[in-house]
This record gives sequence, C-alpha cells and structure tokens, in this order.
Amino acid sequence: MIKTRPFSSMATTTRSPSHAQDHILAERKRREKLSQRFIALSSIVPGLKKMDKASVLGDAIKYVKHLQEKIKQLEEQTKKRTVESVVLVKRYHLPAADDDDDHSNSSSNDDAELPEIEARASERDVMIRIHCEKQPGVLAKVLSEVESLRLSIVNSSVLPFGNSTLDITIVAQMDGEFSMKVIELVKNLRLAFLKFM
Amino acid sequence: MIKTRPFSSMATTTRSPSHAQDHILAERKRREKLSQRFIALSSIVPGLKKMDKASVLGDAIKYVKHLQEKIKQLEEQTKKRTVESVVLVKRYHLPAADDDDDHSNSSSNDDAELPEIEARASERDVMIRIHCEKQPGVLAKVLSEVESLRLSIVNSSVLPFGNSTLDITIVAQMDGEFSMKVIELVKNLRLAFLKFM
DNA sequence: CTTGACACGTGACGC
DNA sequence: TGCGTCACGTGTCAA
Repeated sequence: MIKTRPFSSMATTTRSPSHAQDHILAERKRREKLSQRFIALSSIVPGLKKMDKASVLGDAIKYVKHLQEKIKQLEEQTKKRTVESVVLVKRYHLPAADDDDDHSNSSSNDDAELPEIEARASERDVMIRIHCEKQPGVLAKVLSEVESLRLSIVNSSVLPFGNSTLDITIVAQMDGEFSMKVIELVKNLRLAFLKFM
Repeated sequence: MIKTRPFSSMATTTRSPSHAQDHILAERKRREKLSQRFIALSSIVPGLKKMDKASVLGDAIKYVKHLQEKIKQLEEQTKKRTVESVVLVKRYHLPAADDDDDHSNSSSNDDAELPEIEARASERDVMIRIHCEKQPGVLAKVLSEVESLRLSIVNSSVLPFGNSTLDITIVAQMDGEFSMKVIELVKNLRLAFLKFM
C-alpha cells in the first residue's frame, strides 16, 4: 500500500520506527473511545431511527433543544401558576396602584409563592382566608398581624392541604366604631406576607 | 489539489480514477457534515471546557442526562403544585360541561340563598369550602354528601361568621385511583344543596 | 453498479 | 521530545 505523496514536500517528518506502532494503537484507542461515546449518546436519545453517526448527532442536537425548550416552558408554567393565583388575589385588592404604595412598581414581583388572601366583612365580623405555602411561623405571624390591625380574633383554623399548602381561616371582630375596608385589610396582609417571606 | 495518476497496481480493488475522486469527495462531504454537527452540538451544550470531540460527546451525554433529570423533577413539581379550583357563586354560571344537568334552567331560580361553593384538588387531597346560610343540619348533610362521593374526610371546620352565615371548610382525600374533577365535585355539591334547601 | 457509512493507518499540528 | 487530537485518503461492507 503506497500512498501518494501529499504535496507538502516536507518529507522529513521523522517517523519513529517503533513508535509508529504506538501511534496506531493510540489512534485506535481514541477511535474506540469516540465510538463508545456515540453508543452512549444514542442510548439516551429516545426514538432515533437511523443509527449512523451523523444522524445520532443531529437527533441529539434536536433532542437537546427540545429538552431545553421543555424546561423553559415548565419553569414558566410553574411561575405562571403562582402568578395566576396572585392575579386572583389581586382582583380583590388590585386598586393597589394607589399612591400610598411604593412607586417602584413594575418589577417589584419576586413573587415566588405569594399566598392567596381573601377577606370579607359582615357587620362587625371579618373573615380572613389565606391559602399559602406551609411555613413555620405563618400562623403566628398572620395572627399578630391581624391583631395589630385592631381586630380581635374570634376563631381560627389551620388545615393542611396537600403536601405543602396551608389553608388558614380566621374570624375576627372589629373594635367599636373602628372599621376597615376589606380591601385595605387584604392589602395590609399582603404587605405583611411580602415582608415575611 | 489533484493527484495525478495513482497507478493502480493493486490487484484487489481497482477503481476508475474518476470514480476514486468521487469517493474522496463524498467522504470529505461526510466528514464535513459530521464536523458541522459536532460544532452545532457543542454550541448548545453550555459550559464545556474542552472542545475536542470526545469531550463534546461526553459532556453532551452528561448534559442530556441532567436535562432529563431536571424535566422529571419539574414535572413532578408541577404536578404537586397543580391545584384545580372551581368557585361557584350564585349568579355565576358554571362552564356547563355536559348534558347531565337539569335543562329546566331559565327563571327557575329562587336562588336568593344559594351557597358559595369552592373546591380545589392537589394530588389526592380535595379542599371544599362552603359559605352558606346558617341552617340546622347543613354540616351533617354536607359531610354525608362528601362521603357519598367516595371521599374520606380528613378534617373539617365550621366557623360562624356574622349572624346567619357559616363558613365550612373540609379537607378530604380521594380513594386510590378514583379521582374526580373539581368541577364535578362542585356540581354534585350544588345539586345536593338544591335538594336540601 | 452506485451510494453511503465505517474503521483503519498515516501525516500534520499544538502543547 | 513525546503525547493527544485531528483530517485525510483508502479499502470494505451493506443496502
């Protein structure tokens, strides 16, 4: 087997007599490693029809992109879900765009797990319901917050729901002639949660 | 860069010279395609230090596994965080769903005192909240109705609110693989209430 | 007979 | 100097 001379004219690349075999062996090992990785790659990429290297690479590329896109979607989705429940909450209290709040609005939401807060009032009674993530200290925090609003607590109930959720229901009464719009109440509770979390 | 005359003294496989060039060219194209895919692959795999083929393949493999694992986690998480919720308030119209309901709609409603029913589901847990008029026997009625839906009650709470209102919160669990869309649950409870009141 | 894919040996380049 | 990596041309096998 005689190869035609590549025109480099650099005929003087010393070839080691014994080490030439090393070279061959090393190259063989390298190829072996590559082939192994190709097999490994093709084994974790689902649904490939053609098993040739180009197709494996191509399908792997598509697959990676697909996975990345899916992860992106899932992460957005999880965030959206909490946002939706927040929106539900905001329906009750959204006029928050008032002047008493922080003006640094817009990007103010790092809302990892904002709770859903609902409040209603009947005569002197106020009912507060909070659907939130299970956290140590939430109940105490909420109760003290409620009391700080000059509301005397009549009853409270905490129900675990699912693995990581709490449903807190509180009934309180307003003192004397002091009264508070429920929307203000929800706003205050929400601010307390923002500080707390 | 054309090789002139490789004289074929090889006894085994002799190729026509023009066709040999085709072979070379084709192989070149194939290699080019492979290299291109390698580059493409390495461009979408983040944070790879070594750019040699074996490392690209190896890191791509690790990366794919990492993505798969992450997707698995995210999907589990979203499943946990998925909370279906339906609220039925008087005057609010249910998405009507199927035909199993009474068609005698229209002005048949003396619904002045229909309760507000809300249900949400997370995994096996179901939370039911009913805001209704204070009546003797409501709780028992509601609980038996819930149990008749193959739900085992985990916790229940009844809070008086105002003079004539009750806020009932129930947490129950669905049996085994039996599951029910929350909207069906709300519909059933609503029907029970309609019969009861 | 053509086409495409593969592994091999080999020269070259960079550290 | 050697060691690792690469691209190339080539022979071979299968569709």
